[in-house]
Amino acid sequence: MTIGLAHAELMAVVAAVTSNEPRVMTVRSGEALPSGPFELGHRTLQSGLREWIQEQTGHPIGYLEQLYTFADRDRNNDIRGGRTISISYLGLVLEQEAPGAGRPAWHGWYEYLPWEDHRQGRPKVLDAIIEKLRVWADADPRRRYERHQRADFTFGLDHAVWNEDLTLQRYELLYEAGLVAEAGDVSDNFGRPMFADHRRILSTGIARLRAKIKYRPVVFELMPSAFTLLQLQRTVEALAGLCLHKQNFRRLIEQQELVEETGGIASETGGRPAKLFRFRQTVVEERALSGTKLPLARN
Amino acid sequence: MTIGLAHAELMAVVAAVTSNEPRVMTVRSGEALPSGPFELGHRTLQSGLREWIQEQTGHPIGYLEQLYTFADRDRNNDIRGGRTISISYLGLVLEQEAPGAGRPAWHGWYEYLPWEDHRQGRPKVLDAIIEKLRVWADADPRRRYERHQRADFTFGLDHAVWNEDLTLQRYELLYEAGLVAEAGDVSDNFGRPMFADHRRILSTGIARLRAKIKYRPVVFELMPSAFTLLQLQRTVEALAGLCLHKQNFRRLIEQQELVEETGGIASETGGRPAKLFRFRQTVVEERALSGTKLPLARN
DNA sequence: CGGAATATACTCAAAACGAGTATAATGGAG
DNA sequence: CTCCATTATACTCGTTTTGAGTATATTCCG
Repeated sequence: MTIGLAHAELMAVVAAVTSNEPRVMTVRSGEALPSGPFELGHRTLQSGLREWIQEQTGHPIGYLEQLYTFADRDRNNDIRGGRTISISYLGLVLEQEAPGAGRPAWHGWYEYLPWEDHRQGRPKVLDAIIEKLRVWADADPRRRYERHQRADFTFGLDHAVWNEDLTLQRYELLYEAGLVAEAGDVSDNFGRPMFADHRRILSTGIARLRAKIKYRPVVFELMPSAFTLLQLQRTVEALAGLCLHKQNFRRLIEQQELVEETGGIASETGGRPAKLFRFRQTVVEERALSGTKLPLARN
Repeated sequence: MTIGLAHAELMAVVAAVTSNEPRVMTVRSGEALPSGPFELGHRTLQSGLREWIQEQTGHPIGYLEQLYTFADRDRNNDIRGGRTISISYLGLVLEQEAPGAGRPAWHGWYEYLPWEDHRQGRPKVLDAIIEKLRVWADADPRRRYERHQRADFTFGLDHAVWNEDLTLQRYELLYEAGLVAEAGDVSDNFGRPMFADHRRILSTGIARLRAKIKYRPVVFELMPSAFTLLQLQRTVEALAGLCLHKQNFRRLIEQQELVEETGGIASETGGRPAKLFRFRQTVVEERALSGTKLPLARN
């Protein structure tokens, strides 16, 4: 059992959805994700980070989970013997604070990953990306087939369908193909770059969140205490970067009994007023939300 | 951006299934999970661990994913200033090496978590566990209700149904209730204890694997190159700790086109011989295996 | 009052799922 | 050789869950 010394830092992907736009907390004018102090005074990493985020955002964090630990050698600062370990977390907060002086700022996450937003249909930037990817794939005759396959799969080309969960795979493919600025000196690049591998960590967080909303009721951490079903739908759409079928969406929510009426109604802008709902806290305990996909036998 | 110094180690939950029994690689006569050296010479943590496991097991690792990073203060050795960070991984290998001299040994994982195996019906040890859990819940009048709720949910009591994915939650509940030896000095305890928090890490790995086999074709990493559908089913059952419905299991596998016939047949022990199948490698690339649960709109 | 706009209810066919029954090959006991 | 235990594989059938709508209900606005 060998033990090594290393520098350790905490990093957070803190997400919120405001005006149907998913946002992420950033520092350095949107260039970097916030890194928290790895303080020894806290009982767990999680509790320390939780406190720190509340301090920074002015809101208690609703949900916090560990994302990934990065410690690759080619992560910038591997000077001075030990390497740096970044333990990253995904946090969800209800709403953002008005950005103060030294406070972190919020940026729409599709600013960094514009190809991920398919709510207004297929984004135009994809055409340019795909063209470059084709060139990259053809550039290596030996790996040509494999590269085209991978591009088709991750970006939903040629028979394959767009899969919103593959955010990380798409970023990594663009990185390998030299189509993001972080990959070194590249002539063509897409989306706003970030410091070091922060955009990769952001992609990891988005991918995790997109997958998670499908089987755990975490969206509610991003909603006010009362909301209409359309507001809920818009929030899910913002996260997934996709448009959903309205009637089927409400059927899904209702049949799972995730919400209950508050009794109030929303004073809308145009159209019939909508009922307000609240999240039923009890579902967390009462039901096995991870539906089994295995064909069980009796007894 | 504060950076702290810490001791870092890699830890692995390496799983295999032999004779329908899921096993985990251990050291110290089954008392601990193997911890790998955190070597600076490797490009990524993953590649270093991969090499090290191959060396130890004599087999290439089929699948390796990061599990969790633990760095809680109350993890044993937080002496000498910095604390220890354990980055844990889940690995799947095809088959075990005959245990040599200083080689790690394999132990059935239900030896450590006997309440998790429901293949022969509900294990008897559960009766004793539940009795103790009831006592524990009643011991705190203020949290009584919440504790009973939690026990019911995680162990599938009183209307709730057993959910095999909750392995970690169950271990953590037993830990809190003082029903495992690792929790300090307790009179009653269940399952074979392990060093420090290794049994918690094992639980994390099992939970992750049980969840994963439902939406990613990782079981095949545990199978020989050719296998019958019953062998495949027995392996899944071993992992999930449950019995599956045979006809529906094969329907599931076949309709997803995960396998193809090799042409060979198995020389069985009794009964009609079974066709042999192999995993169709192509499915990894060609299909979006994570079926969306969101009601998509057209367009 | 007649849209435009949104909310909510209901329909209907296709696919997936749970729980079987039915039939096909084997080897071994007698 | 026949019968049977045992396993493999095919097929059925009613129930749920989905995908993709249509239909109806309320608002506000001009």
